[in-house]
Parts: sequence; C-alpha cells; structure tokens
Amino acid sequence: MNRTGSTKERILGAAETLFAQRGFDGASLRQLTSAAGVNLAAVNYHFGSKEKLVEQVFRRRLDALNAQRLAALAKVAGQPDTRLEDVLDAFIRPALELSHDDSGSLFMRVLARAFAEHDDSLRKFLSENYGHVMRQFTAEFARLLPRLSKEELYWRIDLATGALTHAMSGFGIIQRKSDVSERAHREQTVQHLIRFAAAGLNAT
Amino acid sequence: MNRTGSTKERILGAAETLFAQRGFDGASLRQLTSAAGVNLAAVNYHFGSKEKLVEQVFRRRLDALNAQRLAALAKVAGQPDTRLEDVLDAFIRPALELSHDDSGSLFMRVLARAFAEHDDSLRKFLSENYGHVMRQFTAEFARLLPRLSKEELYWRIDLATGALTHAMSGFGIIQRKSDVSERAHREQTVQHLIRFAAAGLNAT
DNA sequence: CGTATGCTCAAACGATCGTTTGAACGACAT
DNA sequence: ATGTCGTTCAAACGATCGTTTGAGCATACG
Repeated sequence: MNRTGSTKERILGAAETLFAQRGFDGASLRQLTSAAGVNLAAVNYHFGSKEKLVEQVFRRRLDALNAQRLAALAKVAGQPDTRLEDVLDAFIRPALELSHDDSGSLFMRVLARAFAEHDDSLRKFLSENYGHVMRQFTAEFARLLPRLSKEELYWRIDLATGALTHAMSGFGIIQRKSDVSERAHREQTVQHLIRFAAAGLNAT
Repeated sequence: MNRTGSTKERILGAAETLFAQRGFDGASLRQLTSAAGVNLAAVNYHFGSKEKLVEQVFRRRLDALNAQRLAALAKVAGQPDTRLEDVLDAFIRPALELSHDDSGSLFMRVLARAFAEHDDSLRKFLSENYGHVMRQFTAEFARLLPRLSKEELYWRIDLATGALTHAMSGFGIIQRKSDVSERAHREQTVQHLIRFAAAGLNAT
C-alpha cells in the first residue's frame, strides 16, 4: 500500500502497475484503490470514470515519451549525413529509457496491451493525440529510403514497429544476465533493435 | 445466430469470433452462447468451464497450424541447399493460409491477444503443447546462421517473431486493395514478411 | 413398455464489477 | 464562530459475471 504523494499520483502509480499486470478490464477499481491506499470513490472523484483514468495513465507517460522522441528526431531529420540508424535510435532510445525505472518498464507493457486489446476508443485516443509523431518519423524514413515505394515503406515500418513493440514490452525471452549492468543491458538492447530494424527496412 | 453444426462446434466458432473481438475476459458466456444460438449452460456442460473452452479454442487451430508448419519445415530442414527464406516460408505461410477464411483470420488475433494478456496459465499451456515447434525452427535457423552467437540468434528470432505476430494478427495498417485478389494479397504479405525477417536475421 | 442416457432449458446462485450517494472531516476566509 | 470548499469515507446501487441446479425432453436399449 503506497502512502507517498497525492491521492491522484498514488492512483496513477497503482493503475499503471495493475493495468500492466492484469489488463484494463482485469484490474478492478477495488484492487487499484486498495493498492494505492485510497478510498474506492477517489477514482471517480478525481478522474470521473475508470476510462478517463486509463487515458490519464497514458497521457502522463506518452507526453514525455513523444516529446523526447521528437526532440531526438529533430536533431537528425533533414540532415544530409543522417543514417537510418540515427532515426531508429531517436525512436527507440527514449522508449528504452522510459523503461529504466520499474514503473516505466511496466508502462511499455500497458502500451502493448492497448494495441492488443483493439479497443477502438483507446486507439482513437492514441491516434488523435500522438499520430503526428509517427507521421514525422515516417517522413524521415521516406527521405532516407527513397527507392522504396510508399506501400513498401509502410509495410516495413509496420513490421519494424511490431518487432520494437514486442521487444520493448518485455514479451521477449531475453533477460539481462547478472554480470551485465542495467545500463549496459539497455544499450545492448538498443543496438540489437536498431541493427535488426535497419536491416529489415533496408532489405533489397 | 449460427445454427449450423453441433452445439460444441457452434460454441467454438462463436468463441473464436468473440474472443478475437473483445478478448477473453471481455467476451461473456451470455454473449457467446447467444451468438452461437445455444443455451447459456451449454458451455459448462460441454467444456467444464470458460477457461477450458479457451484452451479448446486454441487447441483446435494450433494443432492444425503447427502440424502444417512442421511438415513444411521437414521438407527443407537439414538440406544443403536450403535458404533462410525457405525456413521462414515454412513458418509464415501456414499461418497466413489459416487466416484465409474469416474465422481463421480472427484466430490469429486471438493468438496475439494471448501473448499480450501475459496470462501465465495460458502461456504455460502454449509452451507445454507447442514449444517443441519453436525449438525445431530455432535449430534450423541456427544451422543456417552459424556466424551468430546463441544469444544473438535468440534476439533476432524474438524480434522476427514480434514482427510476424504483429503483421499476422492484423494490427498492421496495410489493407488489401480492391483491385488485388485475396490470394494475390496473401502472397504479397508472405513475401513482405519473408524479405523483412530474412534481412533482419541476416543483419551484419 | 420401462428406463436409462445425453442433452437442453429457464431460473437462480453468490460474487464482483463501476458508479453514486450523503455524511463527515479539515483548512481557511469571512 | 460560522460557512464554504475540496476531499475522504463507508455504504449502497443496479448490472453483469461464471457457474450450478433440477426439471424436461428425446432417443436408444433392455
């Protein structure tokens, strides 16, 4: 039972953990408020409904994540000497760094769940609020891969996204070995992802 | 309301559709039995519980899918002139062909959901019953990619699996154009997947 | 004919869900 | 002191969930 921070923050923290562990439907407000150490009614008082709480859980992390992604992209976009790997780095690294602290790592699983759940209202929310990020990255990929048709490019970005989502959400079987530091392992993960995705995007 | 086939078959068919659309928890037995045109109690009578129904939904499709995968793999495994693309074809094509009819296509989404839900009992069931398939494919990949370390190989297979799962479950944005036949579109999809995954696995 | 057997049915069970209610509380301004 | 405002609280609401029950029905076998 967490007792630090405001009621809203405690709810958001507990929600992130429980949504990652049991899904949006699977985590009940009673489990959630109990873990946060707040009253059951606090969720509806502060957020209006469970669905709006879900949105806030996303917004809190995605605002930061996508701001970092766009900042990293801005440093390389349009530059004459930019490599494909640089753009992928701008896309991947912020997500991996978000996964650094424990709750951030859980959030990537929440995100993957959101994709899997196929919930239309949630997908609409994501598309409306963060679709422009994907569009900017797509434009830069198009610049660096001019020989690919539009359709071919969309296909490959889609497949690369699938690989990255899969890996970042911790579905993968790869675990950090005890003799590798957390920081070093994250760097290895980034390098594996970039190498794989760059090769796939670049395929003949 | 489906009225063809036995009660068990109607339940399995409706379950596959509804599980794909709303998830395992999201689809209630009342929706399910109503769609199947059977009585509510029929699920517990024929399957014992909702959880065992879920297992049967998986078993019905995965037995056929993995048999086809292993048969296709057997034709190329160990052969001196086998290419990486041939092994990927053996893995991908049966899944895509399963997706041909509508209910099969839905099943791939059920499968992706199962991964996302992180349900331990379900993952254990999948691992116990079908883990040997993945092991055989991994062994053949190892033969064709001898320069990769074990760790590197696992990483890349994991990433390739993520891309394939993502694409096959219909998360992708790519839709068949009206001027392309269903069969031709499936063949294009196979080719895109193979080219992308082969390049990723082969990355320097 | 009688009686098992396999199956279907409407109805109910207890549990849990998201949400709402109205009282109580503390801080602070009037 | 009195009133207001934001917040927390226990309790209850109606809905829906998976599961169980026991009667009813058909077919097959003695």
